[in-house]
Amino acid sequence: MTRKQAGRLDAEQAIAATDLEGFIGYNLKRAYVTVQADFRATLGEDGLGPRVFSALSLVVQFPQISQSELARMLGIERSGLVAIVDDLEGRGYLTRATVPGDRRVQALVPTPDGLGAYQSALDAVRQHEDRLLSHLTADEKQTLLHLLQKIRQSDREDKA
Amino acid sequence: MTRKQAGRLDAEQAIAATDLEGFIGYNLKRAYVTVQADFRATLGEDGLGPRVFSALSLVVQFPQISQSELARMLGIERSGLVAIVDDLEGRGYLTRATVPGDRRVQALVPTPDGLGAYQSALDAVRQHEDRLLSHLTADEKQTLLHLLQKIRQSDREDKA
DNA sequence: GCATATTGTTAAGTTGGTAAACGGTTTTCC
DNA sequence: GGAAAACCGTTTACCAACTTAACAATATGC
Repeated sequence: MTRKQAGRLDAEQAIAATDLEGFIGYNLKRAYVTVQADFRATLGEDGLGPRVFSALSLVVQFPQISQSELARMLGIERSGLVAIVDDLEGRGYLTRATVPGDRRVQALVPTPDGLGAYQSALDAVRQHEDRLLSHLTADEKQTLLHLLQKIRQSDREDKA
Repeated sequence: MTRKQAGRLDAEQAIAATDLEGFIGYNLKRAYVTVQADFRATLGEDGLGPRVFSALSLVVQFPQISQSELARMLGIERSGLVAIVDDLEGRGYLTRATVPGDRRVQALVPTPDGLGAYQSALDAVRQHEDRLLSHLTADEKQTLLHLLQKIRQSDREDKA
């Protein structure tokens, strides 16, 4: 075991000198996997998953939002959003309400339960990030946020 | 169209003030989606995908690495690596070589073709990141890399 | 030598999506 | 006013990228 573990540690240290470690993309993915796993662990088995939480967040902050609009904000297809909204509706956190002027759209309206669940989840998610990222200073977190948003901007320019 | 687009832009700007935008996790995911899409677009239809590229990178830099070791370095399960190695073997970029001392392991050895393909892919990936991230200064990229690696560290500590 | 661990692999399931098509509805544009 | 186009939510079929559990073959610890 000692011999094997020595080899293991050598390899892990060598990672630092690897081509791979120099790429933003690779590090983004690895970091995301780490954060996502901790998110799920913190919110628990039956808690909201990251995408459902994100959707609920936007529904709470933009009540009466349409599904198309929500999908666009989340950067996914309309068809992909259906299951997410079904989930939230199934939990009783929102309703699909008909809109007076336009019978195509269904406005997503958070229920009182949904509002309460969102506040709890919001607290839990903040706690998860605070704990997981306790190694980073407030400045570092702010910088990271800013840089990540800058990357997303590259995307919007391409599409424009 | 103008009215609709005005609504669209309002909503997009409003995102900046959203709970969601304050979370590292959400921004990590969105940024990763952006980068990954550009990676694939740059390397083309039949080019290497990000995970296959990553695997090849480690095989080139650690020739004779075992599949278990490679899986551990990539942070995935052994079973999940099989398809990736199959892909690389199918392209003729590596061979599964038997190892003298231990008949369980199969050392992954890059072929000359694999070495060449890796160098080309490496150039392409560098070009992709340089182009996509041209808004970021060298300093910003370095900072981002450092912060992302710091997040991955949180993970290793948990497991230790 | 026997129990235990490890390696690569398969099989089946899960997650988180996309693309294409649909019926129902609205808007556009002449 | 009416046809063509666009838009909304949805279903269906698909895909990628995993995971878990089991397996046979092999190696190791005591």
